[in-house]
Amino acid sequence: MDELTLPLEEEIVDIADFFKVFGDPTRLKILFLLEQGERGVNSICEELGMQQSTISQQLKLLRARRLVRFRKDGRNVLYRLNDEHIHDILALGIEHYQELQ
Amino acid sequence: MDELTLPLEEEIVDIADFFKVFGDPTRLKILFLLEQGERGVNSICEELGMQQSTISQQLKLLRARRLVRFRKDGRNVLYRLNDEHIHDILALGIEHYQELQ
DNA sequence: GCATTATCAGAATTCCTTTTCATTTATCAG
DNA sequence: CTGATAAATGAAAAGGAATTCTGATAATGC
Repeated sequence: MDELTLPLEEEIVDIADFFKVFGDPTRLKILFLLEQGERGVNSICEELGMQQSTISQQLKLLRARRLVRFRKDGRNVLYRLNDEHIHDILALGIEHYQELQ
Repeated sequence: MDELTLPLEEEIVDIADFFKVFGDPTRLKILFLLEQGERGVNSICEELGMQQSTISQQLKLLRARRLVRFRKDGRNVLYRLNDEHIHDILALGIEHYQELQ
């Protein structure tokens, strides 16, 4: 095992991009909302009091990074967390926050 | 248990700030370097080919968020990861990266 | 036709990173 | 004590990137 080799520059950038997704309050709010269960876009906008265009943009990013999945229900598009993996990371964040209090 | 309540605005911002630390390539490189063991500031600068002022600034941030610890050895200041917790998060990042390949 | 969502463009704002330069402190060697 | 090295810190500047909003358009389903 060669755990002593550093990740490559390209890998580093990708991993940084992954963590960056969790580094924005709006996206975190969406993720925490989705931890409660499936939600439509409209519902998210209302809950957070933000523009539909803004939320859709962030959802696109969350989709691209595979943090959320969606399914269509008539005119609505329902989003949810992609897997338990995402839940784990959010839990680590909360855990760290509580340790520092 | 009321897992259904969202974290407060202030908590959200703090948690986002925590993840944001991992969202920068330079800081990630430093953290991966320190996973290999203790390192002095000079050694980090040389390995990454960056200014001492730049590295010190990022180390200050990493210290403030409790991601690293340091001890003095003569004229040198040796840094290392704060705890296994940090290692776990880095591992999750790598894991997620590999899943997407 | 109406509602929902995605997307795009432009603009404003804000934030971040890095560099340079300078200063300060601490430590070591002689 | 003096000179040299290591590191922290601060200010200022440049450049880039990210977020949000507004407004417009497109696609789809009812």
